Amino acid sequence: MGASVSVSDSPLPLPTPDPPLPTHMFAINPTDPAPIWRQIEEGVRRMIALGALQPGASVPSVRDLAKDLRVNPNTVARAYQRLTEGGVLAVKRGEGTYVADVPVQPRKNERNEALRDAAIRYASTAISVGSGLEDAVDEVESAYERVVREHRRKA
Amino acid sequence: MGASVSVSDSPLPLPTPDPPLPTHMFAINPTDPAPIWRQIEEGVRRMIALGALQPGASVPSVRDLAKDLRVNPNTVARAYQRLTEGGVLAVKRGEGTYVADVPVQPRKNERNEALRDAAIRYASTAISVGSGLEDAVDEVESAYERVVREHRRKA
DNA sequence: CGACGTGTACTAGATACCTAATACAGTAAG
DNA sequence: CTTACTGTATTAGGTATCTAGTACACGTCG
Repeated sequence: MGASVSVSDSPLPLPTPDPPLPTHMFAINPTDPAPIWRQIEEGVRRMIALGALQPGASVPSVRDLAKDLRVNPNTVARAYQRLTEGGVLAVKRGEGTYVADVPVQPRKNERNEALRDAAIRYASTAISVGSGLEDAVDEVESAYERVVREHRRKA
Repeated sequence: MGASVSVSDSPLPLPTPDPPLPTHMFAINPTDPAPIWRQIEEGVRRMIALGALQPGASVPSVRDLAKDLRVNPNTVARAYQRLTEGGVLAVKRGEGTYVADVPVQPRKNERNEALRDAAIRYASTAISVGSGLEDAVDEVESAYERVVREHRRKA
């Protein structure tokens, strides 16, 4: 299109600074409408459920994890606070935060309730994009194994 | 620890005005982090995919659907606009809005992409609540049939 | 013609979330 | 004690969403 312009390429406005991009613990999806603090909360619960974080193990400090995920420390602090209130984490003031000795697994009631709620959301979107039940199930199986494999790789 | 207070029971503070509660078309979940206009957009797509809304059928007016769902007309208008831009709906100005004659179904690429994305979110929450793959799949099958049945009942 | 319903556009306010920066209290190591 | 790190609290600003109210252009019907 441009004729014989000999100007050196535009100096790259760098819309994306895109520095290290570590993803040590788990990933944060900025496009997900769910709040970041909820994604962090769920991520920690996921790692505990998968055994990547065992009872008594120490979790990264608020500032470290914030730097790792490239979010604000306040956001991580909010997730840690909720996990502490829920009995998932235990904080030794001035020392650090650890996985609770007896990591509470959600009661079967609320566990099924949360799962059912998520299933309805997933089924709804599956139907809205014209997917059948079999395709939806296949995709879940694939995604489940992928998430497990991804966490095992980092454990 | 009030002693022998004989005051009649509190007159039911009625924290939820809870008026008609119609739910003619589909339901809106205020606790869902997804924006309401996206829930509406997905709901219309869902009804078309299930045949509850056939090509050429008229959809409720912006104000009617807004009153039905108890949301602001602007929110419904935003959803209708996106559906019109996407070729799902067609608007006859001053007359009304109708389902497009050739309702576009998402390309297989973006359809699979959206489905895969939703599947990852669902699998993640399933793992985080300590659910196994089988339970997660069972819940999806149950939810899928429930959504279909619910829409058939209103069609 | 006028009245009504349609989609659309605009302003303004309220709320939730994320970010930034700073400060404080407690613990461990030098 | 001093230093460094921990979680926690506070204030401020920016962005996105939802709400409310109003106004306009278009088409149908009486």
